[in-house]
Amino acid sequence: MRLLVLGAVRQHGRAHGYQVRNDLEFWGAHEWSTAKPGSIYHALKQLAKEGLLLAHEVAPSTAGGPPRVEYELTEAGEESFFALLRTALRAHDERIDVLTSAVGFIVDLPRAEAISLLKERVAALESWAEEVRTHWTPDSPPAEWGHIGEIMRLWTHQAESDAGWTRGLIERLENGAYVMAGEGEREVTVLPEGTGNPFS
Amino acid sequence: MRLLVLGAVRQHGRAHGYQVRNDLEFWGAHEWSTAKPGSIYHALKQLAKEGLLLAHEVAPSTAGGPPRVEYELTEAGEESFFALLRTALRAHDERIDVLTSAVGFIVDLPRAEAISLLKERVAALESWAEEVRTHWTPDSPPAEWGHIGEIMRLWTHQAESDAGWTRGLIERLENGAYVMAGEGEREVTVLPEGTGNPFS
DNA sequence: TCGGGATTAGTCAAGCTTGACTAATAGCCC
DNA sequence: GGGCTATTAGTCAAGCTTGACTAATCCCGA
Repeated sequence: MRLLVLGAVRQHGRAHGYQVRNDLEFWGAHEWSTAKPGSIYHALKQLAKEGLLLAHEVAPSTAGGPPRVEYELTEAGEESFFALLRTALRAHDERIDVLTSAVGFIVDLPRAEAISLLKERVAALESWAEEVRTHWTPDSPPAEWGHIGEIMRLWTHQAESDAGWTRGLIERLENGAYVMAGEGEREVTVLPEGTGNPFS
Repeated sequence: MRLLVLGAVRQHGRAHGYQVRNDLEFWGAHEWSTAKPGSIYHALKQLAKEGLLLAHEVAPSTAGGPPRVEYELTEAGEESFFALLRTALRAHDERIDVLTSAVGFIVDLPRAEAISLLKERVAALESWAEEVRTHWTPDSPPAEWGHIGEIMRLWTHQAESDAGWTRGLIERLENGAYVMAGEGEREVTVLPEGTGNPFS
């Protein structure tokens, strides 16, 4: 949530709640994350309270509706955004929605850093899978464990699959895919006009 | 949470909060789900309020500590447990912790039903992956989409991996693995004595 | 011109999660 | 036998999420 909201405000430079809300809806975020109006407005207020966002008092609406509050990232907000982004890409135990958000903002990092974070991710996933495997399969025959071993299988399977995807992304980045931070022309971050939203 | 708490109470027939809490801790649930004391006690109260659990008033503690409340599943609680369990196994979009809990309770279902639910799961995963793939890759060359396509890749990758794990489990169940509901002798549902908890 | 629907913008209560705290008794050590 | 700690059992405030609701203005058709 914080990552999403900070990222959305950041792309606009200055944004009010409804703008953020629309961006996130456009990204399909209400489908794969907890980005619903209540959460968004709550996050904005909370982030402002914590000094990560600066709230510019109620500007009169330019196009109907009640007055609105505009927000802008502070220095601390900028730092927090990148800290969240880095953690989300590096850690193996973040929720899938957090990872998804992070991938959405990955082009805000320099290429070398993104690659290095993703390599940390692969390492973390592998060592975690290995840890689960050794802890859950001691000397005893797995049969004794009963169906609980299936949970172990599920997790290691997931971790390996995730590592596979990550390796693929690393390779594409190493081959120069996408325009990353500091590489000139910024690409559009929204979908082309007229394209349907598949998450509905 | 509801699934976990109902399942834990159900295994004891009648249990108080601390027992549930200890079971879940033993299963490592505090690591892979939101099963922390606050949530557990909250869930117990909420479930009791909704008539899924019956609260037997404060019995004096047998071994130190404040008095405690004992809970027992009602008819509705029993139904709700199985409804949650079936949904968790069948649906492709449940969180990983919910799926994990469901796998932990899968032996409470008859073998044939479990297999059939898991087959529904595979079908749901495949059709969802296909949907994402077709919606996100129209005629236009993928390059135009920029890095957002990576999110699509992440999801389809995950769905395929999940389907793979599910197919494996189906196969093991079809080959007679584990003791399911209505198959005589119930196996132990907890870890053997002295085995360390790997989630720490 | 006026009334009703769409759009814009946000609030609110109820439920859930988190992490830190409280409280009661039992057992042990000196 | 008095105090210290471990265990047992649970509470609480603050934050987060959900789904339904409110409120102001614009626009279009009769």
